[in-house]
Amino acid sequence: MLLEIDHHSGVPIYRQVIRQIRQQIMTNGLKESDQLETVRDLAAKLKVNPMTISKAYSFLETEGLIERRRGIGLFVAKVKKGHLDKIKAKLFDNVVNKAAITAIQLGVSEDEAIEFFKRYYKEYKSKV
Amino acid sequence: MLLEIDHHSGVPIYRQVIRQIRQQIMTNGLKESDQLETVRDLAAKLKVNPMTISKAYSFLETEGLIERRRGIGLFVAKVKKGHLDKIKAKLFDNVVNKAAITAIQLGVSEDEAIEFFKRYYKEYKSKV
DNA sequence: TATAGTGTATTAAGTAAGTAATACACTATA
DNA sequence: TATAGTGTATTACTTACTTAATACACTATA
Repeated sequence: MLLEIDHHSGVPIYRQVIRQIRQQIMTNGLKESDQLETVRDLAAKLKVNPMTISKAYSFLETEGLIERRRGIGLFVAKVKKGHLDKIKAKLFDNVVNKAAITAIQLGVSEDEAIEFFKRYYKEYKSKV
Repeated sequence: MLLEIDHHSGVPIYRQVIRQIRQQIMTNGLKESDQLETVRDLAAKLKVNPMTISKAYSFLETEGLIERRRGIGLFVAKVKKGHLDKIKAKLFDNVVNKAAITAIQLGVSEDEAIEFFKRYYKEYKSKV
């Protein structure tokens, strides 16, 4: 499991961990029933307190993406496609929502807004 | 000047003030050279410390939307259309940017993302 | 059943952001 | 030039969030 933490970005460590693991699960880099790196191992690798990792894992469990088996470890949960879509929708909703509201408040037209979006989408797509 | 503050939303007061005044300037509800409500008056009306209002005004000044005339008051600045567009672009950039990145990280296609956006846009448009 | 390997509940320390109190500085004008 | 009306610099308080320390609980298995 490859994770990169930027200690100087201002983004909390546990959020960086959440985002990256979530993405790996969403894009199937981590597959159903795969065991996640242990709390202590990941903590050591990132040079961070174990509780910070545990907290990140807790959020992912709440989202239904991972399962804890106490005393054993953490595993990628079996997620039904429908549920996965729901999670995606919820995460995506927040940001799109905000973009739409901002567009309206600033008086940006729908077409204009979509042009903006396409430009950024392509830009980032090319970087990945 | 009509402002509504939600003390329980978790959104900092000064940000709520910034957003609402900015919007009024952007949409021409507050016109060039209009005097803004005084720091103390607005603070009293919103039942908030004057410094909180002053801070909000400071941000708007930094954006170039208002001007301070010390000892006199604060006024809507003369903004060139080009500069206004820049401000708009910058504000809008942030949110669209985030939406685009999130879309890619979640594996949402461009078309799919645009569908989402259109739906929200229409929904909020109809509410305004 | 002892042990080594899991995760975690509780508590405390550190940090940053928001808000408020106070005293001060600038301006117009009676 | 005294005054009443502007905004503000400085400082401190509060609060919430993030991170860390510690001791504990669960599980498999030698």
